[in-house]
Amino acid sequence: MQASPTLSTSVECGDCPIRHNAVCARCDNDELEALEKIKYYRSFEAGQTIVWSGDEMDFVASVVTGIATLSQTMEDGRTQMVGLLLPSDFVGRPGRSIAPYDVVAVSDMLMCCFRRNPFEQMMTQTPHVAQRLLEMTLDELDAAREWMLVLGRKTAREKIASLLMIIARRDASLHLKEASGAMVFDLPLTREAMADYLGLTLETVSRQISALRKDGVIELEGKRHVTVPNFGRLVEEAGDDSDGGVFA
Amino acid sequence: MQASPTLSTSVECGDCPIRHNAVCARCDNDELEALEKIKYYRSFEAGQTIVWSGDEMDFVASVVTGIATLSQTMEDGRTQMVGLLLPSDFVGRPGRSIAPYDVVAVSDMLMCCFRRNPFEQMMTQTPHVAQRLLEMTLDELDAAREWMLVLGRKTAREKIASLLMIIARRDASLHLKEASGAMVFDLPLTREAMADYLGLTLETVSRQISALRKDGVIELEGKRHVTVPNFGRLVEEAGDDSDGGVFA
DNA sequence: CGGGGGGTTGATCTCCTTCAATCAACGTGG
DNA sequence: CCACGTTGATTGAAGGAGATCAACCCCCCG
Repeated sequence: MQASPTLSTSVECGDCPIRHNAVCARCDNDELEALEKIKYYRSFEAGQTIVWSGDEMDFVASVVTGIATLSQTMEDGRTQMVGLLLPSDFVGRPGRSIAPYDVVAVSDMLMCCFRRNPFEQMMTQTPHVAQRLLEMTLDELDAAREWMLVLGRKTAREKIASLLMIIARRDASLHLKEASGAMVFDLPLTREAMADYLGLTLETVSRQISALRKDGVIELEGKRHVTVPNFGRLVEEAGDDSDGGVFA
Repeated sequence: MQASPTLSTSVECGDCPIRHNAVCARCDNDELEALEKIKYYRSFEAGQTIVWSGDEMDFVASVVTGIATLSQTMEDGRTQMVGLLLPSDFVGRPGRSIAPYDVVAVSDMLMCCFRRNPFEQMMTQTPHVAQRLLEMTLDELDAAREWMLVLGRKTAREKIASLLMIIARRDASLHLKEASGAMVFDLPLTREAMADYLGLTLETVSRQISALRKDGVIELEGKRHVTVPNFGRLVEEAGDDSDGGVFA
């Protein structure tokens, strides 16, 4: 039961959908050829755990298609999501083989993997890989710090609005649209996953989504399909009106 | 009124207290010489804001001595600290000149600064700087994600214990001692700064510290001097007993 | 002596959690 | 094809952890 029949092991890097965003984005043709030699594809089904926290991880990888979550769990079961992995995002850390987080596939996924040793050698030899990885890591750090404000200081309603905002922005950039005016997208996460991301209970998530709907900030079709009639309004609700929503 | 009379502008990198931990840690002598040429020192007084969020920042820097905080503030005044800068930590991001956070000196500080352009050139030429920066950034990312669990899922009491644990560990490693058994250290932060770090109010911080004292988890001498009679107990209180505190 | 910054403690309130019932959609096997 | 279990979601009622508002203390410094 394969998650994806497109798993064919011989995708050309040149045709890769994440060619210009992933860790290989800056590579020239020679470097790409070297990467071609050590890469291999793996697919995962929705719901499958890709890596368990504490496990040995003998590869690093880029997300080609699909979505995964990065999360930490305490002994008593409390869970906090610490990252959302989307196409082009990188998994694993050069120089460390023990995974610090659980990585779980939210949807069916295709990943472009590199065995640890060859990849670490490439890191020292081809500066473009290391440069791009630094850039991506700095972006991740900014995102994590942004999220610390959400977790530490925002109300439940603001948290939900913040999450919707991020998903909407991300979806817009994926479809090369502007993040403003009216927007439509699907929620990739269950209420429980949202709760784990936001540091809330799933009941509170459900209640606040209902409240935002009643207040006309969003419209729902089914449980997952969201319409935001006025993106500026959503930004205000998130407490992020530093830009005043001028262009929204 | 200088914060530090040791501001003398001609400290040799070879004698620098952070020589083997900062962004220059991996540099060989030639590289160090190049850095010597573009570095300059600046000192800041306790309480002074080093950089305002949104401001142009024409330099990057390493903390040589002292402590600073990295924080975000919402329009209504809610503040979340997103990082604590200790000696050897790096400030600023290559490739971005607008500061995303406020940087505030908690104690008197000495910083080793590099103008943006020369430093960015070095980054492309000397792989050891870029390599070390990647390593440090990955560590920061781990710390930020660790903190997301604290902010999102821990109780006030666990949050305080987590903070004390981190400060104790950090102090131990600074004095090359083991983080176990009985430990003594000073709190570098006010109750308010702790609250901003933990996503709490200063009143809750005060109450929980009192509670931990009453329960014998910590002892206080004055407001800032802390004794932890049993580090393992503190780790349990933080909810982090994954290691069971075996050696504590 | 007055004042202010940092800290503690008390009383009250409120937002979110907890526990629980209910529902819709879906698949599965008799 | 319908009864049944399951999974994800919504909603209600009750309780509690932490916020808010406020008084007061300690200590240093001008």
